[in-house]
Amino acid sequence: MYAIGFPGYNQPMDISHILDPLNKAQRAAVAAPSGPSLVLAGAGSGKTRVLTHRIAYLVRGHGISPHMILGTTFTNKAAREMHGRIETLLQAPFHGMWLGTFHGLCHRILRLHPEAAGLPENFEIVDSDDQLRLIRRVLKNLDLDEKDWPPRQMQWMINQHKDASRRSARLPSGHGGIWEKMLHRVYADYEEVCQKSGLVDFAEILLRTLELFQNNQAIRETYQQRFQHILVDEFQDTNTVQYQWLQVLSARHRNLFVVGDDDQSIYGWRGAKVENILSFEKDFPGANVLRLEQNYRSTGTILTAANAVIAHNSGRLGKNLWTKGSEGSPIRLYDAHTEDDEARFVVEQLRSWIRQGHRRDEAAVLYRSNAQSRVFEQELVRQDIPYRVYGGLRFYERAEIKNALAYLRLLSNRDSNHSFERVVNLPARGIGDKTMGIILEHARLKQVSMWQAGAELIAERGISPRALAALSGFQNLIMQMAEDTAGLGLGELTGHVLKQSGLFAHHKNERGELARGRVENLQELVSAAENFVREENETQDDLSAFLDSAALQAGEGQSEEWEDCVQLMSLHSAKGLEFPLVFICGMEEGRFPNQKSLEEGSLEEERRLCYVGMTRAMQQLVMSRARRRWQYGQSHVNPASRFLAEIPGEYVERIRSPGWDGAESGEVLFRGGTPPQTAGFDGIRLGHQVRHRKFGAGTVVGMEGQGIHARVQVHFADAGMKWLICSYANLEPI
DNA sequence: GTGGCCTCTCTTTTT
DNA sequence: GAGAGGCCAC
Repeated sequence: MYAIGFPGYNQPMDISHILDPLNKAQRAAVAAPSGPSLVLAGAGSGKTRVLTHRIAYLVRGHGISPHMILGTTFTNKAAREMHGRIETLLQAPFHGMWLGTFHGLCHRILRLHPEAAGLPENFEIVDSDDQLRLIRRVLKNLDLDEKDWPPRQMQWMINQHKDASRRSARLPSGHGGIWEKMLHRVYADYEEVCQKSGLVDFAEILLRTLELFQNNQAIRETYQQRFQHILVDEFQDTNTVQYQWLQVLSARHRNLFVVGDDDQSIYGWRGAKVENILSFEKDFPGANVLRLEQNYRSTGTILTAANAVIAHNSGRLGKNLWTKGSEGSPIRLYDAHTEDDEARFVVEQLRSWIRQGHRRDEAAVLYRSNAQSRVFEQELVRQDIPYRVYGGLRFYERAEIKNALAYLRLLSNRDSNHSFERVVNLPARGIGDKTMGIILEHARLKQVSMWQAGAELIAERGISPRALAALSGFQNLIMQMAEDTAGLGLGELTGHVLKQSGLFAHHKNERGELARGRVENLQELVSAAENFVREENETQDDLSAFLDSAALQAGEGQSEEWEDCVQLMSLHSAKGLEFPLVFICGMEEGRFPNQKSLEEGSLEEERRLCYVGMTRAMQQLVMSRARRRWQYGQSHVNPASRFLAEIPGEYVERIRSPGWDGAESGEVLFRGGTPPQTAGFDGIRLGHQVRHRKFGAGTVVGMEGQGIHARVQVHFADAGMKWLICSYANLEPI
């Protein structure tokens, strides 16, 4: 039994249930003395466990008030889970600790001190979609062609600067060509637009808070004083601003406890710096450095294979994961012809796994890019196996949801220009580019919001009668809505706004499969509003709090309850999760490692991603590659991923696909616009003369397969011998 | 002002 | 192949 005496009013408490279940290394971390600590925690070594137990230990063992603890996690979901685990451990409700994402916590601080941070009280969070829109506007105002100045690159550039805490005003000027000068101009103009309209993007939330701390001694000291203990999860994925923020915040008590794994750093492309781990010891001299190397998740085989792959990276801090567990079965490697073949194999394996009595949600299919989910979905539907796809279109990023939120935002803040722009003509009410141009110009000249500009234009009859009627109709609608919904609860309010705005009717009248989903999403938004629970100590009204929360958790928001489904997700989203059975698909050069990553020199990050994927598996790991795969409407033949070759052969059981493979490396097959039908195949016989859009006339000399994958071999007079997907769009009998 | 066609692009993703 | 944005005709 461990009992710790400490000064003060609290009684020493029995904390054996907090320390006893831990191994030696974990216990050393949890009970680490005060001061800076760096815990290097390998995959499956009980990282989250250490964090939750450390918090419980501080509270129970040292009588630290939860109010004095701050913890950061990578996602909102992780924060919720951690909170739940702490409550279980303490066997009591747990309140007062600041636990959330960097963005969530910084946002909270900005809401408490908007003025000191140089923001209007009703500042608004813009997501990356809105940010892109704003950048487009800036480019247009600067008369820059989007072809020469791709908005996405501009966005990337701006966020890159902000993540590294570089303001446009502080960028080095002088040297650098016209291109660089213009980049700085775009950044500066963008900053100005945001500042003027009270808009704050994600990177800004962090940078603003850091600057608030740097520039305001009183506020800085309040928080430095308050947070006696700061704990950080996924430290390898913090960016420069986040690390600086942590350094400032922990300066007084120096109790910064960070947990991370340099081998699992997979967010370098969005500003994360693994180097933060390396510099921790330098920045915090005398830091307590601990290693967790015992893995409790995977079989010996999986672990050895993953270790072998990651060993190909240089510049690691180095650690060696080991397990007391069994060797387990070898890693299965399937060599598929095509992505359909790959999907069939995976789903077949899933079926037999389920037949053995396993739960479906114990299995996950992982891939490098979300687009790859399609084939698996098709096959799962065909075989009638329930599944769930993570990622892709996020709930709060869907257009219909953002439209609804824009109406809600206008109720709470008429002067929200970007909400005004978004829905002033949705559903269509006759306010087009022309009228919008007049409103924008008026707003610019008079330095007022677009709503205000509209009102003034109506009053002075500054627009055509038709536009005037439409615009005042819109303004009356919003004011009427505000009146009708006064005093209603969030859920009712949302439902009312959806009806009265005409959004419900608008989407109901749309035809097609997609439209039905939109109506469902809107209904889901109503229930999300109904179930919305605000955080403690919020200063805002319900509606504003709801809108902020929507912006800050674009990811989830949909009902969490999914019964027993096979899990499909990207390798990135799999971080932090574990499954008894894991498939990693699309193990091909160009796909994984991804071509763009290779060009950008981030092969090592791809390898870490592979390591993350492999270490998700507890009992069985299956990897697959397809020799031929459709990419952007063309069929490509790709060599196997180099990562497969990095796994020692003795841990691998190769499974070869039966059947035909006529492709040669590098060969490209063309397919036309319409999906190929058997009809096209039926129409063509051996010896037929055919014409191809690109290759001209030729003779059919071979045939293979049927249905979608029917192929013919054609000898073209000009282009020589080709294997082609048989589609009448490309290939016609002559 | 609206709707339909054409062209272009196409990682990863949470906030 | 698929979606998004731009351009042009009603």
